[in-house]
Amino acid sequence: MVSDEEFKITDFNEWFNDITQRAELADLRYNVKGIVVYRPWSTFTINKIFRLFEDTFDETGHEQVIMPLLIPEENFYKEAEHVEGFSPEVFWVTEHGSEKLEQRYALRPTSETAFYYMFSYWLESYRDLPLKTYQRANIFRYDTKQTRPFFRGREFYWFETHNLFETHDDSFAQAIQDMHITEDIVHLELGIPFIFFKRPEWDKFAGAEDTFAADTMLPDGKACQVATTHLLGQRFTKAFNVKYRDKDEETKIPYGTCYGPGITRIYGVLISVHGDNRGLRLPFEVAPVQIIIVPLYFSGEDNELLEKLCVDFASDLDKLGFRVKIDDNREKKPKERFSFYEMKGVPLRIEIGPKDLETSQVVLFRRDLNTKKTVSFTELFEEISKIANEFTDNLRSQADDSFESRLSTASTKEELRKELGKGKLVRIPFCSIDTDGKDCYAHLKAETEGAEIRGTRMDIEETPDADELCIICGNKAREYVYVAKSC
RNA sequence: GGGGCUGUGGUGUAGUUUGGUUAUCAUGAGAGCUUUGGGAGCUUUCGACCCCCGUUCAAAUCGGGGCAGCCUCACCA
Repeated sequence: MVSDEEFKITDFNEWFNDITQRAELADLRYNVKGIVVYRPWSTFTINKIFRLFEDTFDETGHEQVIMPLLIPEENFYKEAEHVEGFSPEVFWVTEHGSEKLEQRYALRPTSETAFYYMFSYWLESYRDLPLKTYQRANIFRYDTKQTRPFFRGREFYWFETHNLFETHDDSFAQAIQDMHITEDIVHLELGIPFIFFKRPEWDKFAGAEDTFAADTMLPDGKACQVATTHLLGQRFTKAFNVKYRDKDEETKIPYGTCYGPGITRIYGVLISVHGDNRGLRLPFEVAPVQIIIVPLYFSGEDNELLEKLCVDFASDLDKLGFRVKIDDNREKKPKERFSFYEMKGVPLRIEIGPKDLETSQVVLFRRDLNTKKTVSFTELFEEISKIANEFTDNLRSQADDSFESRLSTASTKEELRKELGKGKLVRIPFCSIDTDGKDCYAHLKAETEGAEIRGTRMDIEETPDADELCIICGNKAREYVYVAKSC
């Protein structure tokens, strides 16, 4: 039998499609292409992720708002690059009843054109700055034929923050804060490793001056973008006539940023990065059920005592703040119940049978290490608290190791192709991520079966030596860029 | 947007080539009994040919169109 890691590399698609159905995460039977129903097991965790972001945004001084889903056509057309970038994938509302609307409405593919329209009313004085807002939203994009639950839907969920600042430097500081927010939640809380890249000129958000994006690696060796933060400069503020009176009584135009962590996609990455051959492994804090108690019945034994013990344990654990459930289904053999909760990603399992009553102990199974341990009644809660504390750390460090092992370097095209073939995120010396590097990018893409230049690292400074050359054109390499296929 | 494959109970499937009886098997769900330390057994009940149009005495089966899923190329913050 192949190892878990091998299984997911060779058959990641199959693994993902299968777990989506078996664990009842998303229901694909809804009859609109690219749009799925999120079932309770995934919805619970997705909501937890929503709350992690909401709590953090509240701490960082963002105010939550709820913007309309519909965006009038005239708003949408105000920023030229934005229109060009998004037009092909916009859903339009064109009718009411059997009548045609006088003006079409877009189902938001992103909400700059809703926020900035309102910002022009809301912003009056320098005293209003910085203006930091966010919303939790569903987004509609008719962007591809190849849809996939969680990763690429025609409707998906995200947060978008929209912020205004007096200076460009202030706006850049916000982008840096966005990167820290991403680190705190996506990496530390959810155990998903990533690198923030500055995207090349040709791969920026439509309407942005700079785009910084967090990429993680999926088990099949594809890079997957989980969050982006953009410097919008004054493009949208100018297009929407957003201005304020400064201290010096001059009318000035603020600088905008926006940040968009894709929540449904983060969930997809979460299950993909941590999952193994048995199924899901969910971080302790976001698991719908954290502890499952499985009583093992015996005929002729005193099952009443056993049941009472399970209920007592559950009640005590509940008081300690754990999400705990008892599976007292007598129709199912233990093996079936065990593997079911392992497949669902429940972090901890307590097995109690008649023998344990005599010895005052239980068997405790932990999903981060897939190991069992016998624990006495008296030490049980202490042991559970200990595992609860280190559970997500273990998932994270396993994911970090896997991510590290995917980083690679290449100094020739041949090496690059070889490393990409192994599913790596490959660093190469490259001439430029400005417009003048675009031809090299086109060549690189053509010669690597569609690999993408993800950009230059934001987390560390790294510059090629003076004599290093772009592996495509042979001119001086000004940057180290990272290359991978895209999910 | 292009190419390929597919669509049968809730799920997975047989049957489709060569049109013809009451549509196969497993799983699931409901009722009952027995079981339970890593995917139990028996009895019984429920439940399906993706949609529309066409060909035909007759369509799950053949033809056209639509919708949906999977794979792939292109596109894509």
